[in-house]
Amino acid sequence: MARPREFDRDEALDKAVEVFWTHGYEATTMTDLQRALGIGRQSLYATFGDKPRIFDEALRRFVARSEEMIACKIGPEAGVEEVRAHLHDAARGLACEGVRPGCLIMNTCIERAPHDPASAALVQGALGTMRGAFARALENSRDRGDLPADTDVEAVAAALLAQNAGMAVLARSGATAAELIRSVDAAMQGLVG
Amino acid sequence: MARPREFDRDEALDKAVEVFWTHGYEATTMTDLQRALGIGRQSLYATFGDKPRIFDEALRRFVARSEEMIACKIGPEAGVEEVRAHLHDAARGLACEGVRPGCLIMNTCIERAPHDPASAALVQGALGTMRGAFARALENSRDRGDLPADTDVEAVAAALLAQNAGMAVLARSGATAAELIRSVDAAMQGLVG
DNA sequence: AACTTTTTGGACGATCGTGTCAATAATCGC
DNA sequence: GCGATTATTGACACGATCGTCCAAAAAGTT
Repeated sequence: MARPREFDRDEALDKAVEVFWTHGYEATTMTDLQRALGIGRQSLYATFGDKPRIFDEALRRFVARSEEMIACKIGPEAGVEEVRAHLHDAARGLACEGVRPGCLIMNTCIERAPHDPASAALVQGALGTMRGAFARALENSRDRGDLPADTDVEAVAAALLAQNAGMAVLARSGATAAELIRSVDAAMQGLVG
Repeated sequence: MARPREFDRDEALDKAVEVFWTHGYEATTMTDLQRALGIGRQSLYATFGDKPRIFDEALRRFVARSEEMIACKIGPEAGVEEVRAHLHDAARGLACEGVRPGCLIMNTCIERAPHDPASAALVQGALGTMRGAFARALENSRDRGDLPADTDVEAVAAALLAQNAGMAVLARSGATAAELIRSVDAAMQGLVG
């Protein structure tokens, strides 16, 4: 019936995620996106809309990927060890040898959330999911007797979420994976023994 | 010998800090600064230079203030209780009822540090000072027997720094002071019992 | 093969932000 | 009071970015 698109929409969106992740929202221009996606200007606007729309969709995609990954690494039966493993992975992924360090969700918390309710809602949801996964894992460990019975799992989960978010900040300013992992181990030792 | 300035340079710089703190670097225009400082365009350029220079000076000022505040709250003889008190203050200051939430240093880590070596050096210095203050306080407490003798103070200090940075992220996305304080208590509980 | 629909690429006007210039005003030393 | 020097003020030119428009090309349908 008509000519099909020459590029893959999802692949293009992944490239947009990379651009926003690396340069932030404000510093990214439509021309940057156009170049990174390797498509024409009209195709960009016709397919994704203007900058706020592209960003919204890119952020949604990133959040979905993150939640999926969390659900995979911290399953329904997971305990503190899975949380520790996740934080180790996070430390490595956030440092990432200087290329696109940090995490788009945390970047968005800082740069965009205070000025864009839609972004704020998305990142709040993502953070809630993470905290929920941590809390459930802590609860599992507590029920198994691996944690003190009076552990405030919600509070500890919030502390671990802050730890995760903080690593994203530090990674963005040049912290190495080794430093972050060391801090994770210290935090976990204090929080869960 | 010449016409004196009609505004106070330091006060103007404080206003610039507020603007960058609230809106970030990229989203702030020279016209925004001009309006917020209440001075003419030429006065702005003549006094502070272009945007990178204004930001650099504003960030320097903020860092100096922060380090001063840290040194005041966590003195040479401070222990874990002073660290806890500082983190409680930080939680309250970071949440700050929705106005200019977060911390310019952490914001800069995320938005500017990866693309501006000068900013990166400034925030790395500030983070190092904070970590150092935490580490010294932990060391004091360890020497007094309030912490286990085998405590890795550097690692725990790094974890507390991440906690502090993480709170800045969460506050920026709408977390309340109460939530942050609860996570601080959870994080500290593991350290002192 | 002709037609329809959609993508594509380039180009355009409009808007915004930046950095600078001339002109005016105000203070100090003589 | 007068000149020198610096701050202030408004306006300007330049560049970048945005969002749109148009013609050409390509794929699928009949």
